[in-house]
Amino acid sequence: MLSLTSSDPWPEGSVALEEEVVTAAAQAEQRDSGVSISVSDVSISSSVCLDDSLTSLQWLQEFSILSANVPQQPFQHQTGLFGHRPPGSDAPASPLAGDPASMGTPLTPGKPTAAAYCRMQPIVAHGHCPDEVDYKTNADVKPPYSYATLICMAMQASKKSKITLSCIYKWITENFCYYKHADPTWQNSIRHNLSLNKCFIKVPRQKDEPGKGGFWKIDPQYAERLLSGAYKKRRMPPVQINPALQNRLRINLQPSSRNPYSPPGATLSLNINPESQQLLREFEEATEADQNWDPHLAKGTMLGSWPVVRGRGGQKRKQSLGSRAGAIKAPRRCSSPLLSVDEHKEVGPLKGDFDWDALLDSALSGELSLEEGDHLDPIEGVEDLTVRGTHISPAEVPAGTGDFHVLLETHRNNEVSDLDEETFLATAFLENPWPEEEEQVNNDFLCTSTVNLDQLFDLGDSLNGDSSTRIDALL
DNA sequence: ACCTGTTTATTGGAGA
DNA sequence: TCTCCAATAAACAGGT
Repeated sequence: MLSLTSSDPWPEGSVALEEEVVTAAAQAEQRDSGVSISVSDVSISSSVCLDDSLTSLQWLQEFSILSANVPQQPFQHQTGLFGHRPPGSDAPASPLAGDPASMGTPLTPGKPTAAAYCRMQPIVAHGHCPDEVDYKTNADVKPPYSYATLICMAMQASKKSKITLSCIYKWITENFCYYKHADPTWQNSIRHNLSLNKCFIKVPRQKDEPGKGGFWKIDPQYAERLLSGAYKKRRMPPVQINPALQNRLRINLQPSSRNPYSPPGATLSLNINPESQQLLREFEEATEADQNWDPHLAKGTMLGSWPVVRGRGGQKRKQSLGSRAGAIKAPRRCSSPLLSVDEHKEVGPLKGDFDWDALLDSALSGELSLEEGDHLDPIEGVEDLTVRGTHISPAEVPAGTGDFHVLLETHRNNEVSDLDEETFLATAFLENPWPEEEEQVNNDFLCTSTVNLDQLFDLGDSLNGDSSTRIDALL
């Protein structure tokens, strides 16, 4: 059984949003595992008109799903998935596979760990441990994230309910050095993705709002699609190498560290943390848009593939069909200001550390349903949070969550149950637009937010062995 | 002129 | 082999 109760009424809009999520979750749970959901003071009997849209944000779900399929591991707080710190190493925890999003933070919890990676080995096809890459400083390797993923990351990092295109550019260039030096056509792809991917919603700029262009946000409707369970995994290569720099990379050829994913003839000596690589792959796989529900519009995510040569389609097309423009654009640095002054101020230094703690907690607490401008008072009386047998101390629960009580008890007769529960958590997060008030306050939050996906993994692990799961979240 | 946003076309990898 | 889809390129329109 999964029940959600709320003693603190959300704003109506929020409730409506949450209602959709919960209802969808309830439908899925009831369908698959007899789980029921109730939200006090909120009727969720109405059926949800499921949209065909879906975001590319399935990674949360799949992270947990994947982790649920591997042997249990001790709960790793702070040193988890994206907080890997090599034993005996004083180096900062490697970001999400050198995650630029977490670079610069003294401690970056929530990064992939070797354990996290290794325990996923049985369920991945790659089965090797590449080294580590710092995408924030390494311009040689193309980040293994799809554009949709990058957009979502930027949105996530912005801590805002909506984000401008230029802010997306800025975040990406600041956090992925590859794009700083890459042919700016990737920006075209970003725009293309925003327009085509239904998980992104354009929010027109108010007439009195200065600046160009509108804002973009994640479509909350994605949840239903996630809950439908319709998703498809795709095998993705871990990294892509900037072809312009491949020769330079070859100089560092180290046969002993040859990357099996390297294109033929290209050997790398990149330091790609194995678990980071794995998480990148899983992140990407999980992030890819649902490819079953709308073949016309599911222009979501997908990693490029080995061998990676720029202009997979376009440039080759130019070669085969002739350039419509007459010549291939020479790559130029994206040093031009992408943001207006106010936009810089708006976004702040997008360090982009994902606050997975808050993410999870938001998912559990229902804070995610906040509409723009809504604000939830800091929690009071938080005494205990137990997620699938894993206790989370109140200190770990971020302030700002609503007065919310989550009871989640799921019969785990099959994997579908796991899926739905994980989906619920994931979609609850994804439903969350960043509160506007926080936007004003958290312009610099991006620098400090942290990543902690290990909890999600480990939660998945911990629940794997449970015949029933109970989440008591008094927030 | 540049940016933003939409749309169309093409390519090639991956899965069915 | 076929289909799907992410990535890429580019044309185009509208706004600043």
